[in-house]
Amino acid sequence: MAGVNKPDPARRSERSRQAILQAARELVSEVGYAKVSIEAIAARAGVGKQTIYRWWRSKGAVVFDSFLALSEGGDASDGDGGSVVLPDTGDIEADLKTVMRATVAEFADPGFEAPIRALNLEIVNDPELAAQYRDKLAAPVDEAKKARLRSAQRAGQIAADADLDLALELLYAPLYQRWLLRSGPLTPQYADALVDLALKALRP
Amino acid sequence: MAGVNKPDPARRSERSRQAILQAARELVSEVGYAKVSIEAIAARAGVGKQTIYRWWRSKGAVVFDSFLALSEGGDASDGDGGSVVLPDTGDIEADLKTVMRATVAEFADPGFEAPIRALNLEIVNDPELAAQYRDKLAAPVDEAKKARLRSAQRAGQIAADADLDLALELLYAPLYQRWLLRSGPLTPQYADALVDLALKALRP
Amino acid sequence: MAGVNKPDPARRSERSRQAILQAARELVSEVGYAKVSIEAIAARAGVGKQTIYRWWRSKGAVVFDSFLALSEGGDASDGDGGSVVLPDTGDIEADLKTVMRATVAEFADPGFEAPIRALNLEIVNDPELAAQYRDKLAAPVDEAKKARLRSAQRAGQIAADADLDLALELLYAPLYQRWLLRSGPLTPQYADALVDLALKALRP
Amino acid sequence: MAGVNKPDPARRSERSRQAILQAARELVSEVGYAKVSIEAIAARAGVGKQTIYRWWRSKGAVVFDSFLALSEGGDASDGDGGSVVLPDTGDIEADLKTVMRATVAEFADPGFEAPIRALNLEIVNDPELAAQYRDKLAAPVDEAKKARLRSAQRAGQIAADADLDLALELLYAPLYQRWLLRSGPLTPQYADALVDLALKALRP
DNA sequence: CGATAAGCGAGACGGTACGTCCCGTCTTCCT
DNA sequence: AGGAAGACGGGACGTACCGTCTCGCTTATCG
Repeated sequence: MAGVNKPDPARRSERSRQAILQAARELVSEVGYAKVSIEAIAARAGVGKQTIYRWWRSKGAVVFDSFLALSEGGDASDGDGGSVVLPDTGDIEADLKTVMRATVAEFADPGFEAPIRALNLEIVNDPELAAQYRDKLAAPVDEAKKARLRSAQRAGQIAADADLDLALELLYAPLYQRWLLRSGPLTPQYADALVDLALKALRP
Repeated sequence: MAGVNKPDPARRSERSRQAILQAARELVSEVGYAKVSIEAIAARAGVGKQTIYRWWRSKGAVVFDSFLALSEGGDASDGDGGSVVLPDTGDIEADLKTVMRATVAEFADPGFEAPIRALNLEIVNDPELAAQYRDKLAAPVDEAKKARLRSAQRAGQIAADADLDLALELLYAPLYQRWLLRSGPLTPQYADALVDLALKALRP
Repeated sequence: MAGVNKPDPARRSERSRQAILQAARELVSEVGYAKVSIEAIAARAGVGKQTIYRWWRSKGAVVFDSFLALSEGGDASDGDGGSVVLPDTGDIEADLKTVMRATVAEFADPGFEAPIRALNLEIVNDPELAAQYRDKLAAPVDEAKKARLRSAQRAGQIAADADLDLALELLYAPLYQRWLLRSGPLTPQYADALVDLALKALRP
Repeated sequence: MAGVNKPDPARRSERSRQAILQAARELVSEVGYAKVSIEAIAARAGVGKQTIYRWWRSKGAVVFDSFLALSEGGDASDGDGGSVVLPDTGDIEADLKTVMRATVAEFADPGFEAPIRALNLEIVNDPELAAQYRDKLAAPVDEAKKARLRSAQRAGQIAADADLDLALELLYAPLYQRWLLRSGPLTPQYADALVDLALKALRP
């Protein structure tokens, strides 16, 4: 549990940890990731700077953990949780369009967009954070998506021998790229077109 | 010429400009983008800090321009130039695999990878730089790629009504994403698989 | 002029220098030397910390200079100034007692005592400051005292071949030691006894 | 035994006490008094910080005790001891010169000088330590010196009504001052001159 | 053609934040 | 209960850069 950045010998103050993560979250949404400083996080959390440096490697690690904690806190109560489930109406095309339109909508919401962009930025030049991101945040979602694709395979809507990782990239990478580089409009129509094209490629 | 960021009253010292761009390039490759400071650029270029602030908005703008100047210096002699040409053997599949394998190879070379990653990072949270990037660096290359695809359309290898921008994204975005997020291995086989899949989607 | 701690290339801001010295003086008398921090001086002076570090080696150096400036500012208007003059009634015993009783009184005044004690502390483990102290603060006073003793030599009240430096130490060192180590009461009677004893030693 | 700074309920660990004092001594001579920290002492002694704070008021108190323990350990075996005895050849002048030349030599030895300077520094702004210093370290030595002077009084070499405390100051304060402030050379000749002058003042 | 104003190097300046060192207090767990 | 261990909130350190601001000194244009 929690994004491990340094060894955690249990002597750690949970109260401080929570205060730091909350302060980080608040500050990122108030002033933007770039303008958040460790000093400010410590001050807001009512914590010595050393307490942050003791447990995290960098500002990026703190902010990352603060998001992580949020996503972990948000799921069901059944133990480890985080079991994402996607709609499965039997119609893979319709389901994918639903999901991808939702993603497009998320990217359009500045309240979502800004922190995620910051997170991605941090991930780009910190391989260790990137690994954590994949394992803790991306993996569960990707797994759910692949589960839906597998279901489509069983239904004969997608080639049985398709590489699902690649399929996922085919669907989502264009969207991700447009968003990150702002290289084109992100519309529901775009999402639909993407699904159509990708499904054509994946057809049996 | 060059991504102008501030008004340029011709009184500008070309010698200083070149020194600054070169210093920026050197420093980025020596210590990495994040650790480059405007002070360091000024010092290395033998230039007053003000001279940098006078002509560029930010560190990102300087570094960006330094890359831009490099790419502009490297192309053909015909004026503004930059006319990229891709191979056209008549076999779109073979040609795309050639080009994408080359891209994979570039991404694998740390000497190329590091500065490009820095550039992408800077672009991600500076829309203005992003626009410049698209116009000055990405556009010519994309245009060449689309030209090749158009040629394939004429040859009936690709659907005549295919959206070429989307086609380009389908081909390159997965590769870009894997590279940027380090979310998977970048191999020639991967490039090939991507081409196969994308072409299947684009088939008439 | 001014206690030189670093080279002074004239580009220096006199306004900042004065603000720093004044802030140092105020803080020392408000919270005591030990509790003064460079950070606090900078804040009070409305100055960046770097501006202090640029021109002074240490807190001790700043505080020292702040005292120095005071003593320099306090003397006559004739140029370099600082020409201390002691009473010369022709009676060396009476004159010395007057001067040493005054010194005793100074040491008894907490407003004087505290900063001087701090200054001495700083001097004790900083040979460079000690040298400055001797040259800029002690020397003029000592010179005046020796002038008075020389006058007494001419009047035949003191041996013509007496070592005046040693004579000064004989008179003042006991007083200094009692004050610094608090090893005994500092009274006018003590001053008188000291003068009597020293003069006996110096008699022709 | 030892300069007690806090109540001592006998539950105290002698092993820890010794380790702390030794660590303090070592560190002072290795890095200098100013750079010694309580944390460093605790770490070197293999002791919790609290154990130091429990038994001493301050770094100064620890260091002081560490010196004290050293001087107590060094003297004769008769219990509390510390009975210093000075040479008494019958010639007060010769004896004083011997003793004071020895003091000069001590001050010249950096191995002695540094810790004593540190000790004096600490004493200067801690009246409580100063009192302890006088009682435990200075008093025995001063008593021995006064004993020698008293013997000289009996021999008629020194005025019978001389104030011996003042006499001691007359002899030693100039030396102490020169050493502490580095205000002049400390040579055997200087010691001799001092004795000559002081004896002249003390003559019957 | 000489004044005059801009660009320029240099770098001081008021600031913010960094990451580190210690402070003195505290809590935990062991002996 | 004392002690080893060390986390904690906090204050200050000395450093790196930020972006702005003077300084003199070219230099290149225009009255």
